[in-house]
Amino acid sequence: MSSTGPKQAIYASLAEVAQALGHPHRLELLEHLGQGERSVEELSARAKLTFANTSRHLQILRRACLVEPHRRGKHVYYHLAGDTEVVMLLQALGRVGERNVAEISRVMADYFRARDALEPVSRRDLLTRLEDGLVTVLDVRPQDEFSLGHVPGALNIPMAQLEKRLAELPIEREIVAYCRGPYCVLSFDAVAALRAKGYRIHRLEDGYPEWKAAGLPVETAGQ
Amino acid sequence: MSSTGPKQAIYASLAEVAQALGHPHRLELLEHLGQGERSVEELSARAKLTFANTSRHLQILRRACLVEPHRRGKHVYYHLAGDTEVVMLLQALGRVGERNVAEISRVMADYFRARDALEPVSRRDLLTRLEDGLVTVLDVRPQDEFSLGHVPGALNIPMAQLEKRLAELPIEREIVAYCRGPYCVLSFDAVAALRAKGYRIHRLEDGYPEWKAAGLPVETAGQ
DNA sequence: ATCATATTCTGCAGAACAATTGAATGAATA
DNA sequence: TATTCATTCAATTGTTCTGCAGAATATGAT
Repeated sequence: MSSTGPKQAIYASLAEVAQALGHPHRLELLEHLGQGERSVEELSARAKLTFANTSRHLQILRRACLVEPHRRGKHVYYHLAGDTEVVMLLQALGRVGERNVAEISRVMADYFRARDALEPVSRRDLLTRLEDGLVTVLDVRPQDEFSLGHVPGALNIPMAQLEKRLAELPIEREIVAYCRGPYCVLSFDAVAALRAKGYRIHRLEDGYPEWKAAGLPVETAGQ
Repeated sequence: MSSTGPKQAIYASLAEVAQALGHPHRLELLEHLGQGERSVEELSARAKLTFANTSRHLQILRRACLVEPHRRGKHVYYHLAGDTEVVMLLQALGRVGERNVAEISRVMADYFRARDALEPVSRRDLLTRLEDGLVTVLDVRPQDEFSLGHVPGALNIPMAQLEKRLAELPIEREIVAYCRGPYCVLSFDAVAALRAKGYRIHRLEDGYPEWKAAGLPVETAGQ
């Protein structure tokens, strides 16, 4: 009654992958891993989970072949297994959610749309405007995430320092801000804060992982 | 500790959607629903599940906003909620699985590749070859699924009748066969059977739902 | 309106599985 | 060896799957 054919075997495996996505904590872990590799310690701090629990969730993601560990020094670093496909899977999940789940549209409207009334800038748009040098790209993620990879030429001002470092942002140029992904609040908050100060600023659709997964050029500064 | 912000609320909802995908039976139900709407009765017969169990699983899919019911006559028909996005989500899931999960590659190699050594024909390829009239398209799904929608101009010979109806297939023309999707065995078996008889036949990548989700033209014959 | 019928949904119960934490164990370095 | 980081274990609690039986709902005929 179980394996009537190859289809059942494949669906059993795919179900395991899907089930690994089926927990909010794991989705958040994947969001963080989308920025680049992270140790268990770093992940547990960022996701505000206990150490043991983080490890357990990572095991589940690992068994589902969504992430892979590799040891370096004392730490075990995890990264997305084939990040393009995984990021695209998460994007597809988000699209279904945004289209079908009323709760999600509601939250998006309540929280996000209030801070950025206008449509986000598409990746394609940003790319052409970048080539023409007409726009300042602002990366509001923490500096360590920035250094793991970012949009070429982007200026990194972590959200926490934004108020103090306004001088670095030319008010006469248009700004496009981005952060971790479609559900990360950083770039929404940046747009709200800078709009209030008179900047012409828009949000990039999604975030850095999706930019990279789309095959667009990235830059790695840190090391 | 739960809703520290809008992100948590969204990930909670998305996790519910993902979890609904996290069971082999539900993936199979979605495969069938990808062909078009079906009643609970039809679905339970096709998926070989008990009635009650099918109903249960459909509830879960419904709560996750992946399917929607509507009543017509005595039956409750279910269909994919926004079929394009859902089919694309399943495609993305499949891509991750095929790339990352060894078990899936193994089954694909063992069972599927053995029956169709060559690469499948891409949708784009088939579309141009269709326009030039250079190819016969063969739909090997059951007739009722065919009548719910199919590739324009396709010839429907259900797998069960293939041996008897060989006369309808011109041996001198190239044939492209398709069925329900990437994990449906029908078109693989058709390729194996017809290759053995000297036909030049290839498989279309994926199946009908993916063709439709790609925005390509479809035809509805039945009624 | 009411009844009989066909179809679908829900409650129950048992088994199996998943999430969480703290404690114990393992692995790698200094 | 001691230290640091990660995994696994033990135990608790909660959730999911499944079949069965019975309840709910809609239809169509009376």
